Amino acid sequence: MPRSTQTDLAVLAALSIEPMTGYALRDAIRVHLGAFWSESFGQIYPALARLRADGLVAADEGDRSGSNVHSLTAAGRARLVELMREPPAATPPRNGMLLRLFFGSVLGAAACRELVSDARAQATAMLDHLADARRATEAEPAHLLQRPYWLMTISAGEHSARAAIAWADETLETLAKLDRDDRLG
Amino acid sequence: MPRSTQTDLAVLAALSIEPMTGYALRDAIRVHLGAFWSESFGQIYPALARLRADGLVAADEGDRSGSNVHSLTAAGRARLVELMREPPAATPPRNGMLLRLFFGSVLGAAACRELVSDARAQATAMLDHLADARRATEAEPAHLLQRPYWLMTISAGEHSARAAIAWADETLETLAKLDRDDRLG
DNA sequence: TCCGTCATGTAAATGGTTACATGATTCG
DNA sequence: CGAATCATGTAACCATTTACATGACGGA
Repeated sequence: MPRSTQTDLAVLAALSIEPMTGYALRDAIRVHLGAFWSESFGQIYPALARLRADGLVAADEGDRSGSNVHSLTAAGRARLVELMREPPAATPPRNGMLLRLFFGSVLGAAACRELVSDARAQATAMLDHLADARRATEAEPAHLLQRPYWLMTISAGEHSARAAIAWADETLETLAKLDRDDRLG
Repeated sequence: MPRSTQTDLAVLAALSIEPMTGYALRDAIRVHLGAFWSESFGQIYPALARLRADGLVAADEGDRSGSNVHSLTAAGRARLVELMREPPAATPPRNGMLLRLFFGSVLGAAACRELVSDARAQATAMLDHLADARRATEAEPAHLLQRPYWLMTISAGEHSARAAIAWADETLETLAKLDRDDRLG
């Protein structure tokens, strides 16, 4: 039985916006936090069971039989604040694209171009997705407490994606030159 | 006994530059790939044992008694190319700072400023580290096959860090305004 | 009726870190 | 000699994904 404070934080925080079933929780995390967070069912359901047992969330029957709509209890809200105050745990970096590019001489410039242009495509897709998210968030009422924070995280994604695109363009040029050199010998 | 092709790739790739002990391998990964990759002893030693058993690396006695200097075999080099060609596995995102900022209304603007300015400090530290790495890499002989690829990964880090700083500055201003609003009403 | 979606959960395998145990070598 | 570093490895734990099993409900 896993005991991840990281997952607890994400679950409690999401439930602080709105009571939800485990299924809806996963969907909400995927849609709204997908750019910087993820949770799987295998994490969410055991986490909900644990939080329920600890009295941090309460489960009400939903409209469908067997569905449990979870909401924060007072203790859950206190625990949420406590977890929020903890410094974010630094996850060890693992970027397979950069690892391969670092050892790019093994593959050659042509294969590396594909690697980088794939990364560029991912960044533009992310930018598109963020544009939608920004429109949707800006359509929310201005007095909504969460709105400015949501926009900040969207902006983080935009800065990051634009940087990735700029880097990819610069790098693709360098690789094009290397590729010509490869071919000429 | 874990069987991570990711770790295998990193280990084989590092050994393709230079034969090393497990200890030196971890150090080399930390120093040279630290901005986008990490491996712990608990991964490296079992991986080396496995690769040795599969005939992908060979172990020679080092100068110290009990130390094993590992080098790639021909089969190991073939395996390296094979792993390099595999598309990089996308690691699910987990950014604790952005998670907390998304739910920033729970903490309030003041606490969020600390979160963001910590992130800014990390980015400037990264930029400093990358400046050193760039100097060292540019000092390598220009004909060194790996040099341009190393510079590309350094540039990726620089773009990413500069974007993080620009975002942090923009966000700190927004948070300062929110903080004033919090205090006034 | 049958399919897609909503919904809950479990089991197994994987991936990974951390802490520990052990000992050689080097340098002050 | 004692401390720091080099070096190898294991064991325990934690986190996480994937695949699977199960079933209700709504609509074509």
